Amino acid sequence: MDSVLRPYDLGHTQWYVLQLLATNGPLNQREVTRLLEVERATLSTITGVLVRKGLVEQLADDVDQRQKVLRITAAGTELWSTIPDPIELITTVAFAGVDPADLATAQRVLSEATQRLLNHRTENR
Amino acid sequence: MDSVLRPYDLGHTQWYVLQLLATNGPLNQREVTRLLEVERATLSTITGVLVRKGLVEQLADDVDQRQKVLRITAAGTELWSTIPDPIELITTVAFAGVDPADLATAQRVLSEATQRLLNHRTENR
DNA sequence: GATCAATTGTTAGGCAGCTGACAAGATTGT
DNA sequence: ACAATCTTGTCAGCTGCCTAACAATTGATC
Repeated sequence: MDSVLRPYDLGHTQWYVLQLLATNGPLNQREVTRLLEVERATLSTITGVLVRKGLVEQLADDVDQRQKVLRITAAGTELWSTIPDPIELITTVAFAGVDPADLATAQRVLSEATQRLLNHRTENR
Repeated sequence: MDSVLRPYDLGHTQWYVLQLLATNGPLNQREVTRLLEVERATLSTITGVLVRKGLVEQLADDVDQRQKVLRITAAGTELWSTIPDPIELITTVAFAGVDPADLATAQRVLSEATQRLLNHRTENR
């Protein structure tokens, strides 16, 4: 994933943020942390990088002065349109020719496992 | 994984290094990078942390002066014996009650996928 | 034997993740 | 209305991962 994005000088999380903003319109950082399941502090630094690169704008929300709305810039959409989708690329390479039933089984096993781990974590606190 | 190890003030890679040294005896850093599939530079910093904590010793190899042999210290083995195995814990929680056949399918699908990705990566260079 | 190439480990610098502490703004309770 | 609390974003400091450049040592070649 990172190797696909390296030529564009983007980290994978930067890519996810761009994807969100390119497809879902402007969002405040709170929403983005929720959707990407990332800590506020982590997003803060990533946002800083994207703003510095001029790909994203950080605007004050006029309703809640604490919040900042992230919006992709013209340069950002320009760049976004030239980037190949790394997830698409990876999944096609990784799962080419796999029996669809087996793939479905694997997905079910894994999603159940993550669910069990999440439950276990929330129980222990 | 990290949350299990946090009380012991260990990162997960630090745990892997201790495991190697506790079970496979002294190894030089080159071997460890190969076994853990980690870069030389990464291991160098991790080794530094473990040495600073007094859990691991870094000895000069008397055959090849470039190499350094890592050996777990008494304090290291002491600590090692008190740490629960986080992988054991995670797998039992994650895969409790899963149909063994489904689990086997999932493992096969995933290992084939990683193999395909590795092949793809080596082809493109 | 001297030089050039390869190997080993370290350091510097960057990204991404976390926790913990903080300031500023919003909300709630009395 | 004002104080206490919650929320949002940032900063500092840590781990862990990477690449790139470097020094030291070994090995190979001539």
